[in-house]
Amino acid sequence: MAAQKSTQPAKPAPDSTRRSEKSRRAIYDAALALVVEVGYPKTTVEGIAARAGVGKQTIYRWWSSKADVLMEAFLDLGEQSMREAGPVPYVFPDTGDLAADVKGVLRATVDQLRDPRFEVPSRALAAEGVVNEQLGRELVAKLMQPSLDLYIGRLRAAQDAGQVRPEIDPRIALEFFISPLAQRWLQHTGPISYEYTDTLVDYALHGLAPR
Amino acid sequence: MAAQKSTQPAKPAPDSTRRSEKSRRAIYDAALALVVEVGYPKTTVEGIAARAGVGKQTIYRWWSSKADVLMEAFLDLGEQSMREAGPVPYVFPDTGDLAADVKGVLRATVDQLRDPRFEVPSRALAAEGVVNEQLGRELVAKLMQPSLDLYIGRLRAAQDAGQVRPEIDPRIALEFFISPLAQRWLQHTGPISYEYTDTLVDYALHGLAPR
Amino acid sequence: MAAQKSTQPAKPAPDSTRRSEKSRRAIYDAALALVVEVGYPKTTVEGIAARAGVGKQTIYRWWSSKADVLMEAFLDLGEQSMREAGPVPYVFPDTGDLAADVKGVLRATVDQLRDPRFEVPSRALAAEGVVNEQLGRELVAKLMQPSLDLYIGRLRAAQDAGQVRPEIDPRIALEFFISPLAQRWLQHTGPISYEYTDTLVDYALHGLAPR
Amino acid sequence: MAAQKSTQPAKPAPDSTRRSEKSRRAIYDAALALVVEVGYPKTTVEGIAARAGVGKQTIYRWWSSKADVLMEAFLDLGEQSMREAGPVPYVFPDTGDLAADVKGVLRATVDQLRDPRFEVPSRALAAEGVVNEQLGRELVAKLMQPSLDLYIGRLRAAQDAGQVRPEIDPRIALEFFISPLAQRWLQHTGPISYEYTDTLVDYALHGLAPR
DNA sequence: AGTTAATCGAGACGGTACGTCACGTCTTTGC
DNA sequence: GCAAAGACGTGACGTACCGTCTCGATTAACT
Repeated sequence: MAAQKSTQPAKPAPDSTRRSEKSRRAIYDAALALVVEVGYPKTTVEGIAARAGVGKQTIYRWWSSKADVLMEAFLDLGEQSMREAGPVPYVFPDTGDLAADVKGVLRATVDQLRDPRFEVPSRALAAEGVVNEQLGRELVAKLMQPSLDLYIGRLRAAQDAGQVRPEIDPRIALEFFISPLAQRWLQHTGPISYEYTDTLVDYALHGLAPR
Repeated sequence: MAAQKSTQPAKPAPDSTRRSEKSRRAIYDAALALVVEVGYPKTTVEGIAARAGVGKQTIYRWWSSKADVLMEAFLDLGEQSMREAGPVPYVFPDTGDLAADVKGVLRATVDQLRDPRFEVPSRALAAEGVVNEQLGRELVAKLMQPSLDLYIGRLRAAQDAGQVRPEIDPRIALEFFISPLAQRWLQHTGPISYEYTDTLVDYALHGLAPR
Repeated sequence: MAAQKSTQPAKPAPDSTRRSEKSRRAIYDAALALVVEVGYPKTTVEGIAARAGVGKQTIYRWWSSKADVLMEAFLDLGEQSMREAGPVPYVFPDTGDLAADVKGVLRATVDQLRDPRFEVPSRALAAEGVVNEQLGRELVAKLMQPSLDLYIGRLRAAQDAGQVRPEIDPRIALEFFISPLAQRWLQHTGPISYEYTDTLVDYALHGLAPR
Repeated sequence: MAAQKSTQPAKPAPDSTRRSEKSRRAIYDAALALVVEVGYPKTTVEGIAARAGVGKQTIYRWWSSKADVLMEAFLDLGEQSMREAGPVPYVFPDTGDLAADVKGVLRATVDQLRDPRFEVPSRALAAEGVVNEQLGRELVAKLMQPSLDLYIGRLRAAQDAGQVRPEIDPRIALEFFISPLAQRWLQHTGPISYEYTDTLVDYALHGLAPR
């Protein structure tokens, strides 16, 4: 086999086994708190470091930018609340009634979009992702894709049950539920309510159902 | 009615009649060019001023922020290209075939989303609008609403022609065409193509049409 | 006449006519005070800026380093105290008695070397000059040379009066008065006192006088 | 009297019997090399450790500062070259001709002051000693005093031989030879040459000799 | 020879200061 | 009399070293 000499002679790459778990936690907490309190643009690396009681270099050693820190912090927050939520958290309900199931999930999403603990950081990350494609793709892959896959699974089940036309591509169909809500939220193009998401589901399923 | 002198004792309020048209143009051009060339975050007020051959104060006198400058510049760009486009710019095609009409408009939108002259500044503004609600609302009102109204008009006409169920709310229905595309573009959640927008229209209209 | 286009395309070179005199004074004062209070190594550009109520950039705009600031500050201090001292401050006494004249001047020098207002900054500058040849030469030229010239003048007068052998080079002879004192002071090689400098003069003049 | 174990409860005081000789050598070499290559201010403890292939703590365990390391390294360099020089290193020539003897020694000093292997580190140490009195005194005691004592010895011999007036204090007289040269070198106040030191000796001895 | 304890290379850590960049305000100068 | 030019106080950037603090892995002295 060929030699596997390292390929980046520039920076020595820190030794992650020696990493301070305490500092990481403190940095996550500080970053999330600051974003919520003062907003993303006024959140600075210096501020995070100071609040976390940590040297700036400790941040730059492990992350490349403010956005990077915040993304990991947010991901960690998600994992944390999931761990708290119990052992079988993430499945899409399947009662047989597609409309009701989707409406339920969307209502939960609406709740989350309104919780400032989630709203402010997600908004900040989403904004960053709009402009920074690499970070945007990471966000999608790590934060959104898991949920989207659940939608796809549920829609496939509905197709098997004959409730959705078989020629429909579930990866596109799910956008009818998610994208309008996402856009209203992201761009403030309209109010967000249970009534609205329910309507969305009704209109959309009408088009997906067999005639 | 009497004169309506505004009453701001704080700042002398610049006299807009004396404003230099040449400077304004130069600032617009510089702002757009810089955003396209180096990206929004690296575009600075100082850079715009230098490139426009203008004092910084001349920018701060008339605009409140980098985002503000860029928004006006972008609006101006829109008006300009519309003026160039000739005397009949702002109507939604109505050939009687709703699907074809919408597909055509969406294909034009796809083209625009891919033109870097438009893409980079719009992305920058959209990102800013995600985080800055006030600017976001302004963006929607000034840049998006006119187009949305055209969709609404066309959908109403389709309802009158019996091609769309009368109980459908056109302001929600239009989101089935626009939001999935918008989200794919904004969040890089998927590829954008004529085929994609065509499929969107087909799926959506299936749900809107009377049974 | 030939064109006189600027030759440094790199940095725009600040406009010294717009320079803030108040800031300069504040910076000089802060630099000298800090050096005396906390010593040269613990004096930082940041500290000077903070104490002077000035932005760091204002320092870096006009000086290239901490040592540079301190040198100008010290020079300014010298000019200032000279201006205060009256209109004809800087002449070497010439009573006809060379030994007495030189002893008097050296005693004044001893006094100055012990005044902390002068001692700490001069020591710092001297140290810097030992290692940084360019700054060292500047120091010698601006701070020491004027005094040395006065010695040379007095020695020449003594030669004319037949008190010093004519073949003696005054530029070397003066080092017998100055260098031992300088070295004792700089390198802490011995105590400094009037008695010491008097002895120096006696020994040295013995060698300079005609037989 | 009883044992005189020092009482420092704070630090366990490293056990010098276990000290790694190899590391010490490597640190000396690295320190001297770096000072010559990049100059004293750009020489860092981190750099010395890296170049010596040694942990930073190994430096801080045995030395208190960069200057401290450099001083020991330089002292060691001196001892080393003396050991190489053979068994009769440390005597002042005494041919009976005081002028010739002193001129010879000063010429050797001039040579040394120009050898970069010595010049750069000595300059750095001298500069440090100017500002840091404690280190300055150490330097004088360890590096200069031995040589000075030799001068004193030679001058005493000259007094015994009637070549120097008996009331002259040799500790002051020697400064006429050494200080002017030292100052020229330290402060770049003038060129250094054999001719110069020869002149110095001539002028000075003229003053020291009996009439 | 095996045990034990200190030193060793390594480098992450909380900090401080660096020198640079851009901010938004304020002042001077020239057209 | 406005606007270009740009100096100013401010504050964050990302980097370099500081001196301290763990980590195994030697390594040398003492059972």
